[in-house]
Amino acid sequence: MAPRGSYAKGIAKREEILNTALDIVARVGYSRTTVRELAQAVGLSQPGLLHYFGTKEQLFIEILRRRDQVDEAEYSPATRTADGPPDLFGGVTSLVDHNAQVPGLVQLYSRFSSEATEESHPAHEYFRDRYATARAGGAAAIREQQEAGTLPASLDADRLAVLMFALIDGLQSQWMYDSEIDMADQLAYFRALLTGETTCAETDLPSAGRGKSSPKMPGSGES
Amino acid sequence: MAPRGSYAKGIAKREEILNTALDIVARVGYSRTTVRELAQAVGLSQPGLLHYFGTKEQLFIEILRRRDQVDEAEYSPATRTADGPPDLFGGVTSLVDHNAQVPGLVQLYSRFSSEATEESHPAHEYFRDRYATARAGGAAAIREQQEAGTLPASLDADRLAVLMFALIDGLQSQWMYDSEIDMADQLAYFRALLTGETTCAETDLPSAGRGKSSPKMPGSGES
DNA sequence: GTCTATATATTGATAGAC
DNA sequence: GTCTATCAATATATAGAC
Repeated sequence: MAPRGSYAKGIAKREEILNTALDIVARVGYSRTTVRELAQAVGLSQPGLLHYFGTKEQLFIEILRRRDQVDEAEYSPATRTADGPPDLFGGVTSLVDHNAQVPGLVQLYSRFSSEATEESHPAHEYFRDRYATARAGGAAAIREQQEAGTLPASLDADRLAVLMFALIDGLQSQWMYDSEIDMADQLAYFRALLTGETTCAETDLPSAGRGKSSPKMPGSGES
Repeated sequence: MAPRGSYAKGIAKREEILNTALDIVARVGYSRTTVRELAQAVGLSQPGLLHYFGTKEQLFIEILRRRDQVDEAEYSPATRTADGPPDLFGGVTSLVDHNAQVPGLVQLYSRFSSEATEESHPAHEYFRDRYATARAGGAAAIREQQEAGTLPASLDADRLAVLMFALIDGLQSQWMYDSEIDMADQLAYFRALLTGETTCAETDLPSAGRGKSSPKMPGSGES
């Protein structure tokens, strides 16, 4: 169990590499992050680094896994040490707020996931599983909240989980092209829709209370 | 106005190239589509094709523009020749149904848009504008529907437009990893949430009517 | 485990003839 | 407008020494 000698050193070096890589990618993004650069940052040659991960793709999969690990500990309501019901929207909102601080990681995720779309891509399975796990965890959290009464029982947990993660991905895409997009605000609005805060009992009142333009909604003035 | 001689031929060739490219990409996706391949498909050499577009990026921007053009004519409720109010959800639903038939184009869009995230990328502006235009058009359609009474007046058109297009992008991401994801079904559910079909007046009924698992929701059985 | 050096492979871009 | 031929620019992957 307690790794000894050079084995422990290898583990430690791996850790160092992943942590450093996370920092670098968060800043400079995926496009400009080459294996060579990451190697340099931890005092290794390019083949020296690849020694630990085999290929570039494996390296980046590990970087993403590490990120998941860190984020999950911080933001996943579904996994936290249970005392009350989870808070899916709270967790997701802190997550997107955090992500807005690490644009490079958002880009890495976006680029890598779109590349790994191809079934032959080494990271394909990683993303497939990640989505499935996220949906399952999200749906479970929703059900718990429904039982606890913090979300309407009428909601379809499975469908809502799909919508939820679709929304996160999609908001990030728009945000990358326009940082004025307020992801947390949008999620809050989505949440409000779910709990029927403004929807009920006015379904066909034509044009009442219009002209209230929402804050932080850019890009409405184009052709 | 009426182009004559070799100029007309050039235009025609461009058309042919774009149409053929659309077909090919729809089938094989972006990753495996090289300029050389597209050239071959229209009986040109690689430099011969690039003669029309300059660079690979410009070529793909044009391919996407052409796609937009075709899709807009077919599916955009905001642009159709007005007789009644638009039907945003209807249009968007037919669009995602159509997209499910052309996986390669969905992949092209996804990959290219994640690459063009970088501000220096030649396609950056294209995507930025596209998002902005889509949001503006979506919001306008929503307002029209609100005035016509086909959507609740209480909805925030600007925010809803952001959510709408985020949802489309995000659903496609998930769909690319799991074709069991039913994008149209998810959109229908989202729409139902908006009109308060199942939400109102039961916000804190704890665990009533559970266990109704939704159809076509894969990936709920994982760790 | 780590390095140096090099192979390899794409594939987009360019020069210049026809 | 279109071709042939060639260049060039990356980076990743690998061989083999230490």
